[in-house]
Amino acid sequence: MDTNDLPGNVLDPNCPSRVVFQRIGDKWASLVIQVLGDGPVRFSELRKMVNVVTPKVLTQTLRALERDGLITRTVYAQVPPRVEYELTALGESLLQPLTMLRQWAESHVPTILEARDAYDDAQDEALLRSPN
Amino acid sequence: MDTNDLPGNVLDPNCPSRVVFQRIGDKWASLVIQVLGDGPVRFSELRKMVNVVTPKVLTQTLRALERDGLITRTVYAQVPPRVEYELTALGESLLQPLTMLRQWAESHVPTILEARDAYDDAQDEALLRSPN
DNA sequence: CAGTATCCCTCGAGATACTG
DNA sequence: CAGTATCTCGAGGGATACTG
Repeated sequence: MDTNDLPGNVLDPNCPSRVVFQRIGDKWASLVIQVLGDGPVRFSELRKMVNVVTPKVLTQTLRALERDGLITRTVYAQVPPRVEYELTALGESLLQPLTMLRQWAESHVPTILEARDAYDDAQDEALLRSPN
Repeated sequence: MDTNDLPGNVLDPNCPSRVVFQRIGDKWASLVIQVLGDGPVRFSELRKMVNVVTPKVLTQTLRALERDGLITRTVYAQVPPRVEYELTALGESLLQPLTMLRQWAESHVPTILEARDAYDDAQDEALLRSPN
């Protein structure tokens, strides 16, 4: 890694800081993190809360988060098996920026949706004027 | 939109607030936004700064951002053509949470990288102990 | 319960070439 | 200069079925 620490390196798609953005954009990862923000959750609970994700995909997501040191996986030796996932300190520290983002989202999404409608309408109109 | 405004709706993958997370995670969108944070930029400049993205992909990205009302596209009628992209007020307001995220990333990515190494090493070791 | 093992299949990024 | 038009290819998400 020979990239310097200037803010400019965010422009490099290979900059390691991109991994964070990738996780945020991941379909399930950010959801899982938010859920775990309230405390440890079991695999099957997670599946339900996060709205019927397939076990394979959920496992992939959880493994990735565990690998990044954002969550821990604890197996309780008992039958039936019981596995709990929990945020690490690192994971919890991500909660803050995540919340900020969510707040921005909640307050601005209506505007975005309006912008989309307006854009799409303008598109349609343009099509009507110059039919191909 | 019949979803309530409880924080819990973030768990719904169809929740509109997800569009924000998608943009953040988009390979180029967040980069473009950060670049435009310093002022209007032309298409070709954008291409260079963002590290040789193909014109098709850059166009897609820009159109999406424009549709969401995050940037504007201004065509100057002259030869050769000149098109500038610029953040809207909405787009600028996104700069703040984006910066927070970037700061988190810059200060925690080393930890994440270490966690990955540790995880991968543990995996390798486990493989050695129980060869398939 | 908490996964793993397969197969499928779409979608998005990239390469390449062409145009107003 | 600022795009558009095709094609390809691989990764990731999902469905389904099976296991310790």
